[in-house]
Amino acid sequence: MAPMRGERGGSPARGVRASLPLPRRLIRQIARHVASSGRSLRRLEVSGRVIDNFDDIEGASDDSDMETSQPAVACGGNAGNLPPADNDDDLTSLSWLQDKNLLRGINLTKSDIEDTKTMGSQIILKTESKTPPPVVRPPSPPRTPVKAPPSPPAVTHTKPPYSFSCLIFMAIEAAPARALPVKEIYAWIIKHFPYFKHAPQGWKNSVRHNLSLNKCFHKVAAAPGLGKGSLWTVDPQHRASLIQAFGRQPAPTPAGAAEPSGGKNSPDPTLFPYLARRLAAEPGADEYLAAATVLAMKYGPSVLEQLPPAASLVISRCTRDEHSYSGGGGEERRTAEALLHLAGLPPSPALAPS
DNA sequence: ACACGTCTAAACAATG
DNA sequence: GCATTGTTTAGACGTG
Repeated sequence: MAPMRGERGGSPARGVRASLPLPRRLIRQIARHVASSGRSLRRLEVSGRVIDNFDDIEGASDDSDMETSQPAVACGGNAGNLPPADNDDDLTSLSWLQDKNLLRGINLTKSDIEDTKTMGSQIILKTESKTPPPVVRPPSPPRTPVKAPPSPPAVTHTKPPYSFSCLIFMAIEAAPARALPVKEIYAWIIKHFPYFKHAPQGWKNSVRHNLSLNKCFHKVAAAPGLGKGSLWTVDPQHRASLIQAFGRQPAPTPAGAAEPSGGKNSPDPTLFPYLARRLAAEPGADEYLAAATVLAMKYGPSVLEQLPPAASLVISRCTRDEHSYSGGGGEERRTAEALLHLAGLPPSPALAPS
């Protein structure tokens, strides 16, 4: 993974008190959308960073905005003093979101990353509406001030509250081919849960133990050139149980909705949008669904109840075009839509694909 | 108390 | 021979 961009080499936008982990153009899109809904956006928080002066942002020039290949805004605060983020050491769920293209274009500073490790990623829109939109927040930790120092490593490398079978499941499901060799499963887990980078070696044994013992996972013929070992996949017939394990609650199965007569195990898309969409192979929703999964992982599955039903989501429907990372505006639109959804706001017609 | 799921550790065989 | 992968067994722990 390329080093995080945005740590150096720019100047903060005038009047913006906090560093901007978001492209200003995106912020303006959100602000305009909120305004169009009769509210006024006064405060935006991403991972604890507060952006509260939208008048200045509104007055900024579009041309100075972030291009997909360049950081739009140099991050201020303590970010400028931080060394460049290295590779896997700094990967967190937010990094994954960037990988998944949801937050692509959003510059995360190292302190952003650190914040997410301790308090979870927060994407919060505050408006002046008397009935503020639902806010996705981690359950307990106190707000981190903008200039909060990096979190202590002891907190950043806590063991994730997910069983190995869940971790393996997510790793495999995250793979394009839904199949991974053991080594790649290790890598995925380490990448997204840095705790395991320095965890005692036994966890790999546990992973293999799980793969072998758990009937949910099946070995398939090794790909040519793979070397030693096989590819591991999730048994479709056991997905439901894995989903239940993931959610720590039984997947609701409305009458006639879910069951295998049609050969499809369809988890409730409201509770498990990522898995639901993945299983349904619906194109184009990976970005939001990845975000939803991350939210569920960070805050627990109950957070998904705060999100709109997956069926109502309008993220992207055109896979090829929208997965082009260099495409003009598609990323930001997706990001904007996803953020709006995460903030409980309806999708903006202005953001809809033309 | 019991069953169950999970985690951890260990031993061992097979393989590259 | 070594490291990795895969299998199996055993014990401990937490939960319902």
